[in-house]
Amino acid sequence: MEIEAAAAAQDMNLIDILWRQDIDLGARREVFDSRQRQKEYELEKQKKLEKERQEQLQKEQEEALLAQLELDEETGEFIPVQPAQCIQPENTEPPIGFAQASSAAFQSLVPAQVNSNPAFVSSDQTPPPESPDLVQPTDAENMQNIEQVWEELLSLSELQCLNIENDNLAEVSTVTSPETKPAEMHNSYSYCSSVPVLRKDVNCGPDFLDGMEGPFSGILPPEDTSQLSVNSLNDTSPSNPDFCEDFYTTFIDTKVNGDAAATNTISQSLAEILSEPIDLSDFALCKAFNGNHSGTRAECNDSDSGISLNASSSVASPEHSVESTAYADKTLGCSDSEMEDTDSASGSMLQSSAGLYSLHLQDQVFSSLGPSTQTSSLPHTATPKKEPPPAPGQPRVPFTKDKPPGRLDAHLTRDEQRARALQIPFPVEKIINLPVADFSEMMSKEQFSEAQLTLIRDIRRRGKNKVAAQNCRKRKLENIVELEHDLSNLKDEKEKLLKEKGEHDRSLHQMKKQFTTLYLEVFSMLRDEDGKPYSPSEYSLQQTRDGNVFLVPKSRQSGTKL
DNA sequence: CCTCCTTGTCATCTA
DNA sequence: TCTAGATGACAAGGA
Repeated sequence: MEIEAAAAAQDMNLIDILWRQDIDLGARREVFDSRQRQKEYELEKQKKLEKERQEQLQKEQEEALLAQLELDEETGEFIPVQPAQCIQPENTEPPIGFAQASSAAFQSLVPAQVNSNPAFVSSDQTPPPESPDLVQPTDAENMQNIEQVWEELLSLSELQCLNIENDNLAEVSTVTSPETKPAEMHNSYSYCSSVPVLRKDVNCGPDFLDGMEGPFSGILPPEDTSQLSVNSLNDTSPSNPDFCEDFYTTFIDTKVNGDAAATNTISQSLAEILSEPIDLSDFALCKAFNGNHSGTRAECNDSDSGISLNASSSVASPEHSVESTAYADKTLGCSDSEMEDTDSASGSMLQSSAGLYSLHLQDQVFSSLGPSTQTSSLPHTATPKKEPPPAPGQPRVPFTKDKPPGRLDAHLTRDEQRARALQIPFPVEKIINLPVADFSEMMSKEQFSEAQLTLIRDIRRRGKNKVAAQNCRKRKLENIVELEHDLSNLKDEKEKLLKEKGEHDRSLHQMKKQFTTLYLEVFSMLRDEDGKPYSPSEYSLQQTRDGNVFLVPKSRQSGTKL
């Protein structure tokens, strides 16, 4: 069993590595996972069962959530009636909800069943190879079943989003105090969607729980969590029945977009959690702590590049998932060029040991803690760790890497999101449209970090260039239209002239005809001394410039002056 | 899946 | 030398 587990772990590592190498190309994980391929057949058989299960789950979710939600008339979103409750919008899609439920439920169940670290939870990974001591001995057969179910879940195409959504889950799981504003839950609502259902104290189908608990207990070995050193969670969870609520509320309302309020809530929650013994290196793995963005140029929250950047987790899958989330979200705080830096950084991270990686993340954690714990005033200066502006010779990474704005801040442009992320106190519109003098005056009123200055300059440059490009294109189109109009006019004129020429030609032909007739008529009336008519072959009539007409012999015609 | 169009962005040149 | 504008080129996303 141990050997099997070790081999499986090695396989999983190789799979992870291969998969991450090609994830940019759109390759799915199962492409590299022979185990999953081998079980396709079994998964097919279980799909039906699983779909039914999902439907049931969704129904339960909706019932439970609708009971706990109230519609915010202002935002049109559902917010929890109580801070501790999770929210779910009506439009939550069942597969995603289920997928997220997997994580959330897993975490929620952890306190009740096993000691486990939520930070390491991820459903986008196949369960880590369990060592015998990690698996409950009596459930060996059940575990196999569970694993099948788990892999089936992962194989479902709709659940592929788990890779991302759970990253977001980890991101959203940023610790947040319950009293944070409930309206801003754009990112987090879906993750909490299924939580109430999955909680044991809520009306949750035992069938579903049976199906879910197993995988989780399998993924999160009950005895193993003591090594995970998130003591605060472990200590709190079993003894405190409200832990789940508190924990889930942390999912709510966490905007990791550099929003000041979010930062504050994060810091508050951090303070709460940090009040207990905790290993930050473990916490750092949680996406919640990629708050280094707050100090750096935060803007790439809409980037999709992070997904593929994720360092190859040489470790267990859940950890990897958290790492992935951390780096997927790392883009939040960096500019485009910094995204590239992030790419390279993560690339180097691939080669770094886990310890170094952990340290690095710790740095991120502390840098993220800095602004929120030290000062909450706006605009806060960037942390010293902020990345320098891109080198002049270094080609800038086009912003086209960015995804369109997500649900959150969907109405904001990318630059607006970046400005918000870096807490630029001026509206983007002003930054762009203000005259130079006013702009300089405005800038002189505030103290900006290098990153903020760079961002503001970029925003102004991009904004102006955007307008210039629009004008340029407009002019180009107008020129084209004008040229086409000119072309049309010229064609018309040409047609008119050709018509005129034809008329003139016809007129000329007519005149020639008349002239010939007249000539012959005059010539035939001429008589010589003998009264005989002149031969047209020997004589011709010629007219001089003064109008006089002479009869000229053709032999002398060449010398005659007309 | 491919093509076309629109738009944002960057690099570069010019005034 | 710096800045703003103009424009070609490229890429992403949508129809």
